[in-house]
Amino acid sequence: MNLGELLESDVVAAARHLLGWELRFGPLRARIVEAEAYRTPDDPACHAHRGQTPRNATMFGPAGKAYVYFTYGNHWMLNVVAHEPGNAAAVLIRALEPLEGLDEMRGRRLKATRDEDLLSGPGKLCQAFGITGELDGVDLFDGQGLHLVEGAAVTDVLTGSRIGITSGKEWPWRFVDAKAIRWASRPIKDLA
DNA sequence: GTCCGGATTACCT
DNA sequence: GGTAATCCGGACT
Repeated sequence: MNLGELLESDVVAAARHLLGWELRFGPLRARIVEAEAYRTPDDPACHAHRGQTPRNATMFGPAGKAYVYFTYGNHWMLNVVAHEPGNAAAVLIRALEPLEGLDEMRGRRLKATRDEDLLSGPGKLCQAFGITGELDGVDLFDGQGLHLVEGAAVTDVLTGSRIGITSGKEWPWRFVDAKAIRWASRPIKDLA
């Protein structure tokens, strides 16, 4: 099954297979090294668990769109919408390996002292790419603007519990490229 | 209208 | 490893 089919049917498998894909935005290019799955109706950590609101409406739409939201008063987060319209689910992009456009990323991430600090977190990568709520709902597979391009498949994947949530920790829906842990957002102590 | 908490980050020890 | 910062969305009175 290709990624498009996985996105429509199985957000957990889709999160796993999104590793290795490239995120592009103008001159910026970076490789997905960490992602997490969220879904309804059985996942209490999913924003859409308590139903549709204006904020999470994009997650209830068709797969393949960007769901971008604001949290903690400072940070934007980028997700890839999954499952069929009405069944809310999404893959949170948590970390990227920078490939091109490093200078532009550094220009937006003035607090980053090392290249490992550029994209190693969901809020950081949105800041480095200049992703804000204006991009909520854009098509990530149309080859223009902010979009995804298939890269070399990742074969060595670490799995663990999701970060920063209070319920739903028992599901190992966090995925990290084992050969790129240098770029991941957190240590991998519970990953196997 | 008010209150609480958050899919985080940055900075300090 | 711990915690302050920061402010919007959602739930509730």
